Amino acid sequence: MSESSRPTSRPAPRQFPAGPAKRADMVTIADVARHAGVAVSTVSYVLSGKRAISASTRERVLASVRSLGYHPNAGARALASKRANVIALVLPLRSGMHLPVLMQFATAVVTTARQFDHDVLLMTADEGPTGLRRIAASAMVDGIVLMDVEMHDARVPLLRDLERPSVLIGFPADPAGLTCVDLDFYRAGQACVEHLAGLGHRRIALLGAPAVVYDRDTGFAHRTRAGFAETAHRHGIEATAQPCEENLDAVARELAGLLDRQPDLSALVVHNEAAVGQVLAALPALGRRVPDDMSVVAICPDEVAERASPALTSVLIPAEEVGRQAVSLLMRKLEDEPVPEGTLLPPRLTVRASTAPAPQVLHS
Amino acid sequence: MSESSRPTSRPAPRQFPAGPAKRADMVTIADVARHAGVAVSTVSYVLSGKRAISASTRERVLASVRSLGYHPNAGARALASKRANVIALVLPLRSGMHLPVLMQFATAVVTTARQFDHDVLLMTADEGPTGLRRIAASAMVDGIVLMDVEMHDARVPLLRDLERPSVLIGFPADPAGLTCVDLDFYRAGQACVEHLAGLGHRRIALLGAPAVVYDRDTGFAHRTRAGFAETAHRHGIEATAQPCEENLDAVARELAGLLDRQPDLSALVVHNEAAVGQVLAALPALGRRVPDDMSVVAICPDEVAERASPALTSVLIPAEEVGRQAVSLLMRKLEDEPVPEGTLLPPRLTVRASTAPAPQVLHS
DNA sequence: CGCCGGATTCGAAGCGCTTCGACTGTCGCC
DNA sequence: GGCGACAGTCGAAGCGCTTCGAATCCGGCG
Repeated sequence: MSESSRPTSRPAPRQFPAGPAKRADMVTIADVARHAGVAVSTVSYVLSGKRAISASTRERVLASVRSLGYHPNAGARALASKRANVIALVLPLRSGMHLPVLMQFATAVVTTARQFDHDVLLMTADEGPTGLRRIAASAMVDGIVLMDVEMHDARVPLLRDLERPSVLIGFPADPAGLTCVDLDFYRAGQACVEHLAGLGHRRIALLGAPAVVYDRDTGFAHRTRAGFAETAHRHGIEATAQPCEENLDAVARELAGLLDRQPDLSALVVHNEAAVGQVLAALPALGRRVPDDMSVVAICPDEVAERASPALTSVLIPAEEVGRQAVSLLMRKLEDEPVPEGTLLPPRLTVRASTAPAPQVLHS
Repeated sequence: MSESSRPTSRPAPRQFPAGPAKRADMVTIADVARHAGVAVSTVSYVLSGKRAISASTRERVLASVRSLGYHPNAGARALASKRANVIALVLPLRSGMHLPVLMQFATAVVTTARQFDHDVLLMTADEGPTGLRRIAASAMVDGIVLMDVEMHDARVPLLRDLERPSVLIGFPADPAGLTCVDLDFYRAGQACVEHLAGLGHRRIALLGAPAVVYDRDTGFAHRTRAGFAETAHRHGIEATAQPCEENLDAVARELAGLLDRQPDLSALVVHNEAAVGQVLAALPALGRRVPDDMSVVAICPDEVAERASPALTSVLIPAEEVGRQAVSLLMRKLEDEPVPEGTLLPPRLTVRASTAPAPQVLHS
């Protein structure tokens, strides 16, 4: 009934080379060649453009391709050409990176890859180095994009001698011989501080990722903190940095403690998407209005910043841009073109409603 | 040293068809066969288990596989066996579905697929039916998991006669001949209302997805609303339902209007992850405390419910479970086993701190 | 008028793997 | 003691595509 009409009941034990009882819609290059009255190789050349074919033949072949609805068999193509036209995207499975950013990033990778006529194989980091070796050795993918690289990542040495090009999102401790892309988190931290310095703030604090992320030696967290601390120091600003959990109670407690120790704290840099909302929710209860009593700069995607209330001055995390860059770099490596080892995207700070000049303090 | 003993330094430009200068680490099944002193086919049978092989031979072959670090070439395997061992996952690119849920879902799909020895090809919906046809016809994937199916989805008819099995997340208007999985949103709406009815609420409202999602004829939104409305009616509860935008101002405006028209409204069902936080933020400003003056039930992932303040009574969106189910069903279809056409996962309502008995109203 | 070169196109050899039929011993049994 | 049965194993034929060298057809030139 609703069942499709494929040749049922065992495809007649194909005698010799006999009709391979192929599923109805399997059009092969041979079918196209026959239909167009040319050799198989001619069709191949028309499709790949690797040899000159006369305009008239080309048109005829393309017409046949269209009318038969031909799509090259990916496996055969990969086998013969040693190119799968697929790249792997390895996503972290752990917490710490924030899901929406990951997702944005993933879609950017897919979209960009498609523009280069490649597909994307999705992997999760939980397969570890084994998984990488598997897909690389099986020639399933031509290259690899790896997210959430840690400073001392077990996969990094493997990538170095794997026979497939790769691009990392994030910088390991020793990026030599690898291609890495990321937002320049050092400068992101710096930009936040400079904005606050410009507004006259003299004592600020950084609320970062949960402690576990720092413990894991995650590059971006450390680099932001370094940019924050060093820039503050250069400006002669008092600055403290601390990890930050993501539920409201913990955030409220942290903030209370902080304000208790440093009553003249007048600005916060929040580098934690999930905690941003909680920080904004907790401050009023502690008697600090944003931005009058307390300025807040976030490092987070624009939507988060815009949805918050008040809208947050922020450095955005350019997930899409990073994804595009990563794929472009990988494609160039696949073409054996040289690429820079490190690409740091400059941060862009957008001023919104959550920052204001430092309040006039009287004491001291 | 630790390096295996393969013929190093460029595999001797094999005379005739000239060495494609194959990348050094390409171990083939022939290498394994030679190393183990058996025929190629024997290796294949050891690996696939499709024919009996003596224990001694098997061990020898497996030892060779390990010592050479052999991984079958995916393209060759796919070509010969007509099975790619890859499934496609088609994610929506549009707004409306919420990113974290998508991501959770995607990782569940990948993880489950790996358990069945399959990989996952990631596609975005923006390629539309064309993309589906492409990957299906190119034999790149064996089956397809499709998210965010709309009631009248252009891809649905295509899927019906594509020669590849598929599983849909969500139900189109006419699911005949297809395999669909989803949370039972009708019953989810129902469960929320019943919980509130049990607490004595007599006038409730549903805040749903943004209007655009309803306009798009998205099944889950409509079904939740139906479950909500019909159950309320059965209980003799006054109920209104309306779409809900996701930024704070719009939410505040909506709520203000709602409370203005229905001052005795005592409970909200919020079926919109992104708006949940905004609703909670807006209510106090309107003079309603949660849960004393206003109960709130959400339909959202558990983390969102738990992170909110107060923690929200909620029906969770079981993204992982749905992902697992979808893949399991697809695998069964790949084995030509019969599967149910529709699988509706029962909702589970978790009571937290955001719901309380209805306040005693005096008027009327 | 025959030969050469450029522009096109064809044929065939694989790519690495699965699978089918056939071959080789071994053993049980009449 | 010979034969069928059967467990194991092997060889070879593709799977559909790319790519390389060779063949073909032309016009032009010496």
